[in-house]
Amino acid sequence: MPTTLKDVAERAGVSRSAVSRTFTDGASVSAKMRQRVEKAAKELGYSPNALASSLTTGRTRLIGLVSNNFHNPIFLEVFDLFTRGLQDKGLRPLLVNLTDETDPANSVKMMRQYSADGVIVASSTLPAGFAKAFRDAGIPVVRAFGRPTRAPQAHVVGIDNVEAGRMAATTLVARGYTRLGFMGGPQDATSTQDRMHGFLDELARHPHVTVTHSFADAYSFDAGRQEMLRLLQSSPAQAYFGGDDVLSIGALSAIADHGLRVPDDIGIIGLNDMTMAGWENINLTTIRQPIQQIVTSCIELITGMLDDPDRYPEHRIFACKIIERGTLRHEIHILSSS
Amino acid sequence: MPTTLKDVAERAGVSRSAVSRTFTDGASVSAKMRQRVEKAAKELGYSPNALASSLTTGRTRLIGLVSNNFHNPIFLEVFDLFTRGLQDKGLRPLLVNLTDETDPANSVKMMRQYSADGVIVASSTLPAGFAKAFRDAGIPVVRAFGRPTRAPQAHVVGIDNVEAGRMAATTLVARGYTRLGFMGGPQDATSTQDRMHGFLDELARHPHVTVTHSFADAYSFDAGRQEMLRLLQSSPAQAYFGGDDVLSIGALSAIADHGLRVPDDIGIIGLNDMTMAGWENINLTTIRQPIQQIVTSCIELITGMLDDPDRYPEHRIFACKIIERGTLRHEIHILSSS
DNA sequence: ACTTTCTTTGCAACCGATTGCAAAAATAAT
DNA sequence: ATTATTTTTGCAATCGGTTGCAAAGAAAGT
Repeated sequence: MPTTLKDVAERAGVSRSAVSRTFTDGASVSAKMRQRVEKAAKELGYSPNALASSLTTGRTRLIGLVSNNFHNPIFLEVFDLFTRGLQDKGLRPLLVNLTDETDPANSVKMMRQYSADGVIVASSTLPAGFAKAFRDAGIPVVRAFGRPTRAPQAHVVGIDNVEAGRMAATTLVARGYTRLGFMGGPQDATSTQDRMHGFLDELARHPHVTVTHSFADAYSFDAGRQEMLRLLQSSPAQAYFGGDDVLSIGALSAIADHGLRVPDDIGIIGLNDMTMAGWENINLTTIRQPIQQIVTSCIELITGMLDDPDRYPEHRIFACKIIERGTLRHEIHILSSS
Repeated sequence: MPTTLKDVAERAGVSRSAVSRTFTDGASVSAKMRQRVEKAAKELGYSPNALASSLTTGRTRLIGLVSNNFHNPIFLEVFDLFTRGLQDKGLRPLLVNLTDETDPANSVKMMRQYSADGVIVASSTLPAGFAKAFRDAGIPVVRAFGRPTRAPQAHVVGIDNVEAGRMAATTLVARGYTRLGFMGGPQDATSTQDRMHGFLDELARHPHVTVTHSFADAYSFDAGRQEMLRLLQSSPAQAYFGGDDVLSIGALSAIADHGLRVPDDIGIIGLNDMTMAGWENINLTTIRQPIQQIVTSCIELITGMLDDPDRYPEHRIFACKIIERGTLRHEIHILSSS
């Protein structure tokens, strides 16, 4: 059983308050007092019980990190950055796996039980209702990788997926492709909807370009592979914008199996720039989300809310960047129509 | 501010103990009492503060999940399984990223501060000192993916890496390869040491087989790729046992770049069977660790320790299995020496 | 109906800390 | 040296619960 405040107080021959004060900065303690206490504390190997103190201070320094994306490799990176970032600020991530959870109420209850100071909802597929539920429960929340709502109800950090779709479109057009395809993730994922919207919208400005679209069942290798195999049955497009990297890599494998060459026969551009996209035997041209900045922003916002819970909700949207690799041709074809 | 026990007690017109009792199972409460309390609780949206109760019960249901493997994709799977498994038992994982941490004392202090009921050290590269530090601090601990110590000091769950090395050896020998290589991970990782040991030891029983070995700098794609590029400079072996999958996939890319074909020109077998190994455009033959069983066992052991902290430390070692894919030839060559 | 036994309930102390307040000690001002 | 001011310290209440104990109530036994 660990040593408590009282033990230290007794050994140092001082009051319990004195001990408490030496361990809370900004409190009034004389130099000698501090010395005595610190000596006793060291001898006993004392370190204050954060949970007990949370009772009176109302702060646990616990942050719920909730996600349902435990299969997309990009999220390992996300978790890495979040845990490090939070730790650096003296916060502890309480990891919550929402894979089989549909009711926000349960999560709220859980966060309440553990009096989490705040919650970070890191998911591109969870409905906005989750973040909202936390907010309504009075728990500071920031949503990472989500779609901004029209009237900001909670902090949202991420990229503009519509813009990313546009970016994919202009990139493909600039490479001279004229028959394009959008191969999305699940049709009900807002990320897929937005990316498609931006993609199609931009292409509408290029009348000489034709475009088709379809959806894979999930953001997964297999789904991407299946969908691409299907597409390859009948005349496929010259190039595809894949819903995300893992999907695109699945598509790549389908293309290879079909005996076609990338980028000569067919081009593909993904989104995320997850580690594997950079592997030389994958070498996927893709659109990079600035994960590090997104995570940093989230942490900034959540700590901001700890200080001022009534802070106005904010959207922080970052630009993406094309990562040039080997799945898109470089040459610019001269178009007959221009 | 959330409603408390007292609020409920007042609204129900009963004592605080009564409320407490209706929410602790095994406590003596009459049916009508329970009803009244539950009604009031529902009306107020009350749920007990787990942290406050931990003060008296000495149980937080918080489990430290500490790891430093935030770059090996297999660990996303590991985190997924751990979080789900723990949640199912009503435990909450407190994720600790030890990437930049070298001193176990800090982690121990942290776990103490949050009074974690137990700790799971999930890492193949962290020194045994970490687990030991927790144990010495009186915190129940189980080590996943670690090397068993001679006298069990703490629960260890994982595979027998020596045996896995043997398995790789016998597999390669059975395929008729006679010039083999071991391409390990970091030389100081116990997993690499053990795998090599088993591999070489087994091969010693096959005098017609020659073997070389070398090490990559890390369990990473790039390290594997670099090392294989180096090996390809001078006469490479016919087949390699790669330190793990990610390393092996890096090696695969080097081999492809070098214009050699797998498995015709060179064979490779990995270890882990991470998701990407099964991707059709990777298709790595590998040795599978039963991750699910390992995780389940860890959780079983840690919950066991919660009930009986003095339970004898135990090693649970699981067998591995060859996952046949496309990076090893199938034909059995007739050996000149037999 | 009365005692005995068992179950329910409330009181009050406690878990490990923090903090407002007032007394005590140290410093500064006169 | 005395008083006024500031700083340091301890007391005691509190945070949101749990739990041993004894009193009250219900059920069972005779």
